[in-house]
Amino acid sequence: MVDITVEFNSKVPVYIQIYEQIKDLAYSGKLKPGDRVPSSRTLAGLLEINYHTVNQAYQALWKDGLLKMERGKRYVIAKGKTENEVYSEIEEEGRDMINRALRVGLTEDEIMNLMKRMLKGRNGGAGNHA
Amino acid sequence: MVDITVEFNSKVPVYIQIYEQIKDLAYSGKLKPGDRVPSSRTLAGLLEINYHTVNQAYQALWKDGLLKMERGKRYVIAKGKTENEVYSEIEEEGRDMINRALRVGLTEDEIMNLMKRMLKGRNGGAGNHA
DNA sequence: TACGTGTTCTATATCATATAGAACACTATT
DNA sequence: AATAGTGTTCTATATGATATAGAACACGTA
Repeated sequence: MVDITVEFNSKVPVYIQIYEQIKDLAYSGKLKPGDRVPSSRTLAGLLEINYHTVNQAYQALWKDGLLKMERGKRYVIAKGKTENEVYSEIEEEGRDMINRALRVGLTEDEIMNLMKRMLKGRNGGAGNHA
Repeated sequence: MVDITVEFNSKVPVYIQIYEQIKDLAYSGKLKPGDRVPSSRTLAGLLEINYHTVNQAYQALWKDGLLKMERGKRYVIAKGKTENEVYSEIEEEGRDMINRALRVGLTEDEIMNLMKRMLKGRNGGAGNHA
């Protein structure tokens, strides 16, 4: 159905994990405008969490304009965001890292090399999957 | 004395902000092994926070081996970490960003360009300063 | 001695997170 | 028409992290 994973050990709240992954699914085009997301009770069952938690993620996405709905119907992907919006979000996430690296004394070249190195070897994690 | 700033609006807990900044001061060499950090009551007064909060940061740093102390004396910088250790910490911070960028569909080249762009225009923030 | 340390203790308050169950109005399906 | 599945709202509880607060203690230093 959808490709969502939650990591209970993570410091990131479960509802934020769902929130971000659905956002990414929409950004990447794996979920297109008009696609229905799983009902809160369904997804909650698959992930073995409470449906209120799923709803918390959905309402945050609705607040962002990424999900829309009509009474009694399911949540639906509202729109894909523009490239620029995606970039600015990624930027926001990366800025802390860059600031810290500079604060520690790394040069711009060292940071770029670090990025290259990071882009090579990557790994994944385990968790509840739906 | 030391260059520490706390941002109350931030989602990052105050004691974590202090923790990270002292770590960075040690990594960058602005604080060298043997240097004394401000007493918890002193720094708390400057930042206008509770001294227990400062102590929380210091104890976390002590747990990491970055601060050492002898009974009745002040906390002292224990050691500068190796380059590799610094890198691995920065890596850990940056990995989330990269994973997300890839999940959204950005290519490696696009990510590298984004990094270059981020390294050009940067800004700072306001907050209590000591 | 007096002061400043870090430490420990108890206490309180707030907020975020997460779960839980019930009831409701609405839609879609049968 | 009846049933099942929606999201929504309500109250409730539990836990953990965060932050503040004040007191007392042992120790080192001036």
